[in-house]
Amino acid sequence: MVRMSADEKRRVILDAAVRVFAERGFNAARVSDIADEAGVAYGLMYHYFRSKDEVLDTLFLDRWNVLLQAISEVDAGDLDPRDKLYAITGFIVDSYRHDPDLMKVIIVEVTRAANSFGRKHLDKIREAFDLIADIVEAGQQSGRFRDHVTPRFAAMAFYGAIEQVLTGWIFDVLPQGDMEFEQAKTFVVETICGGLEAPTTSPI
Amino acid sequence: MVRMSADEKRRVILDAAVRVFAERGFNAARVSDIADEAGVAYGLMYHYFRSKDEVLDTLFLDRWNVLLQAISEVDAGDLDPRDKLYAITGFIVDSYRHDPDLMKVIIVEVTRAANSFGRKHLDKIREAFDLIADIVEAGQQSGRFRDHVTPRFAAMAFYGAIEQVLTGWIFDVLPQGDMEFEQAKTFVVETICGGLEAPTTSPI
Amino acid sequence: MVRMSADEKRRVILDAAVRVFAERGFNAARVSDIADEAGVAYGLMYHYFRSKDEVLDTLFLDRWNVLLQAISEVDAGDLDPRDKLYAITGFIVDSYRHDPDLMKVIIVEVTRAANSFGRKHLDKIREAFDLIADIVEAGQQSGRFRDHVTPRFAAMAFYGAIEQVLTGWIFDVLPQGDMEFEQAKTFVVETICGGLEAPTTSPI
Amino acid sequence: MVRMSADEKRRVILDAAVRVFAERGFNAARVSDIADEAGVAYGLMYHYFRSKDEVLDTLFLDRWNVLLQAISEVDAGDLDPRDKLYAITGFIVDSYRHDPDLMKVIIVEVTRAANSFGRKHLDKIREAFDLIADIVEAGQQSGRFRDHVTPRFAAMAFYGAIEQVLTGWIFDVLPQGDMEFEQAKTFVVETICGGLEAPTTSPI
DNA sequence: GATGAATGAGATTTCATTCAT
DNA sequence: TATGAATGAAATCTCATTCAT
Repeated sequence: MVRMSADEKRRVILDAAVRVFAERGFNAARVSDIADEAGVAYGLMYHYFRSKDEVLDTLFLDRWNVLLQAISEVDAGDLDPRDKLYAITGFIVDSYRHDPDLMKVIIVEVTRAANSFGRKHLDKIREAFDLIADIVEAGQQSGRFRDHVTPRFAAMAFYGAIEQVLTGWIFDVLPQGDMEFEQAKTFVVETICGGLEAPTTSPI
Repeated sequence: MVRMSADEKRRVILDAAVRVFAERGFNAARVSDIADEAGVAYGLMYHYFRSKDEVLDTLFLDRWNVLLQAISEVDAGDLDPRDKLYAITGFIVDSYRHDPDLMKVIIVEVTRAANSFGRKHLDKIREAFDLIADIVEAGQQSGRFRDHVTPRFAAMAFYGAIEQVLTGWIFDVLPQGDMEFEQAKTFVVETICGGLEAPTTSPI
Repeated sequence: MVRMSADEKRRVILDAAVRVFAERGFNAARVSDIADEAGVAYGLMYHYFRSKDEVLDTLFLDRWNVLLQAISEVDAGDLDPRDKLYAITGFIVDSYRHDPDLMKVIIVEVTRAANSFGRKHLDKIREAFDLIADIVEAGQQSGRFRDHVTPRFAAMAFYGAIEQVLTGWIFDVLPQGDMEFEQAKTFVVETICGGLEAPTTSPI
Repeated sequence: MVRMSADEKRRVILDAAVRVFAERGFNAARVSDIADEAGVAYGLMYHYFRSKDEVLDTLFLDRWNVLLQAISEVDAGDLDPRDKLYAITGFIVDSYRHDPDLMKVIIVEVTRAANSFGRKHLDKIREAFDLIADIVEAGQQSGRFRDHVTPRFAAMAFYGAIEQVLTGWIFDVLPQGDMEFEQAKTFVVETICGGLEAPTTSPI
């Protein structure tokens, strides 16, 4: 057995928790499942985490902060609003591609769990909406986006579309693969920015 | 106490369950909470339902079948595809307006609960996506919709946008009220069909 | 539906209870099972019996009193002790042949249930042993039986042998059929009275 | 409190279960009774056993395998058939003398419980009958035993006699004590092998 | 008598958390 | 750190019995 630093052991437990939560869901997952999956002793989890909740909190916050950071950076850049939304979509899709279990856990067990962790982390989740809304608002002010919907509303629709696509993958309702992932980025942005409708050819 | 038929008593229990599930979430809700809320004895719930699960299954299926019926009818009509999507959005939003607790339970505890009831009812949920995808596909074939995204994909984005808006209301992240509900219908369809972007003025 | 007298209805319930108790055992049998099997309303059982226990008590006592009566009559007769034991064995075996379910219930749920109904009806059960012991004792006094074992002890061995044979049928460990039933009567008495051993031929 | 190995703790729980099952019967015994009797926490029982059933299964199988082993050894020896039966009787009686509660539980809750554990362990129980039947059969072939009854039948009668004697002690219908135990061994074998009857003096 | 809805005590089982070593 | 035995508070579900009609 290779010796591990405390941080590495912590990491091993978190990674095991991701797999277990993804497989069984947070509620059905037992602490012993995580310990077994991590190959550590039952009680050891409690040296690194105060509770089972804290494990999920940690998983969520670590990843969500990265997401917020990414969105902030996109926000600060000077791309077109459509390209900013594309960059955000790309980041989220690539997050899923890179670690689907982790994204599944975060979405299913936190951002969509309105009665438990979702409510607990609501402010954190809302930060993302706010940043996206800022992008939309800036787009409207620059004239690139129409102002027929409120920025906050548009942000929800945009984020909802992405999350549902990820849910489609998680549920195996949508096909997955490198091509599909790339397509999804374009599709989401095309749908939300360009709209489904064909431009009406003006008469004359 | 007014005499009740068996169906009415069943209804009383279902209604109480909606309130309890909405308030505490399915997992945290105890059967005794439901019985208390309904004002009936503990065991009576098991006279009408085989298990706590069956209560949620019943709530979901009853409502979801109504939704499927509504979408089917819209589908069968001869409205413009945009108007069909508007009608569906309207139906869902009005469902929420009419009984927010029930819609909260259905969305939070079933359609978004990928590891428990969501998986169990996946086929039923997918039916809705399929019907919506049919509308998109018909729109594409008639030339009203562009075919830059697959119908299935568009259906997911559209449904995700609606669900996220409802989630916004559930989370109290978006303002609620009659005006907001009506606006939401327009906004969702505007966003998905018309797109966020301003039409680029073609040079000359 | 044919009208029934109260006694007939009572009988219907008792008969149904026999089948249910035989099939599932007293503990696993639900009152509703009995009502269903009898084709009567759930609560009706409580018009005829004070409790589920009382149903089994009734089944046992009715039958056991018949058995005690039969043994008493045999006892009072002037047969050989071996023939008396044969008559008793015959009565019990024929009871099983006539209504195996009832005998199964009485043996399995009462006479062998030392921690529940067996203890409750111990005195009644003991009466049978006493009567049998009387026969053995009389046999010993008349010189027909050796007095190498106490009458009480012999009675237990005799009754135990019969009950185990019935258990063999109940468990399907011994073959059943008219021939087997008749054989069993002889076998039990042969074994207990004659013994398994061949008589040692005295030298000279 | 003295430290205990896992096996010792397991033993403590099993021993407590024996006392509780003997006292109240398996059905009436609550898991909490066992825990209290063992002086351990409620949940610990579930650390060592999967269920309440498994506790009884364990008690039965452990002891019954010892019995089967003992019978097998007797079987393999070259004693007279009568002496073999005596040895088996002796083993069972001594088992009762050594741990009456355990034997009570095994007999009352398993071997005589045709609708629950008896059926479950029927094959195991039957093994004992088969081994005994083998002894009888060998006795018949050697001419020591008459062949007026089938070996299987004789085995049932023999075992039934023993079990009923034990039941007599359990029910307190037969007197107990070292002398009675020794007597019982002789009595059972005398009764089954020698028979109750006095040899008929052949008329010149 | 007849019905079956209503009651609620109780039992098993689970499992997060603690803790002694 | 590391271990896994020990704890005990729930929670679900069952079902005998009662009772209003």
